[in-house]
Amino acid sequence: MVKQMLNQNAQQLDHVFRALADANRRAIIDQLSRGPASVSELARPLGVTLAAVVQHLQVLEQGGLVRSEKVGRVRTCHIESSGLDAARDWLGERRALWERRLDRLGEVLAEQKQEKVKKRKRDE
Amino acid sequence: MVKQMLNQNAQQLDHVFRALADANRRAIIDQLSRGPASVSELARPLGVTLAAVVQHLQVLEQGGLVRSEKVGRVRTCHIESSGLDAARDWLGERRALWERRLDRLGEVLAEQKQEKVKKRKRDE
DNA sequence: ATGATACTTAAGTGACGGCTTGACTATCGT
DNA sequence: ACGATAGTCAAGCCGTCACTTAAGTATCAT
Repeated sequence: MVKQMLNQNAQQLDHVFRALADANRRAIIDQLSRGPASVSELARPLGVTLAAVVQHLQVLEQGGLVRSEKVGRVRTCHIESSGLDAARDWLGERRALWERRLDRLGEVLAEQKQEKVKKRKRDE
Repeated sequence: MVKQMLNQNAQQLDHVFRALADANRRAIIDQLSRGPASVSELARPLGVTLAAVVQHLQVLEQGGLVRSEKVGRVRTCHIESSGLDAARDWLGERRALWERRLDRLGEVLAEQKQEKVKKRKRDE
């Protein structure tokens, strides 16, 4: 059950990071982080087809980075936090582990240094 | 020149996020964030060939997430901060923009509410 | 009702990604 | 010197990706 959770988590992260790994998709997030937009508004600055944008949006929605509703004939898109959170959390966790290790390493080195100092003093 | 910087930045982000978009590569980072390891040590828990790990390492190094030196016949790998920083910074910036917008939206809504209250008071 | 707008869907294409195998090199222990 | 260990390189396989075109559907304005 824990494994199941990890797998789901892993898949979620796959989707998030994959979604972020494309410049056009990041540009879409960029624009949406400044305010909601329709599909055509998103397509205009990118210089690609509407169809391409729709495909990007599918990837972004799967990653939990964007949400959208259609009212009438226009679909309005906006940022979703959950994907960004998942990415940020994962990054933060690894970083914490890694920095804690560097701290411990620093302590060990400092202790070794101290040992040397003591030794030197003893030898004087 | 600004554009050049943006392009380089974009390429860097492409590499970082692409590197993170694979479960095996994230597992490698996971292990390395707990301490340095050789290529074979990284391969063992993954159940893939050494060759595959070497390829993952190339991607990770390109993304600035891992560094490695070879001494004798063993290559020792450890985490690099620059890739993680780039990813974290980008995420943070979009998030800030987006939250600021939500704040402004909140203010606008609050002001509108206030207007209504004033109006009601005036009408009493 | 008709034309224009705003998507949506399906199919195809060329490039790239992750992985393997197999042959090779360099280094270590004895 | 010898076999075992640790990694490297090249080729190939198959699936996925980003994108396009082409043909739809639904909605809006007149």
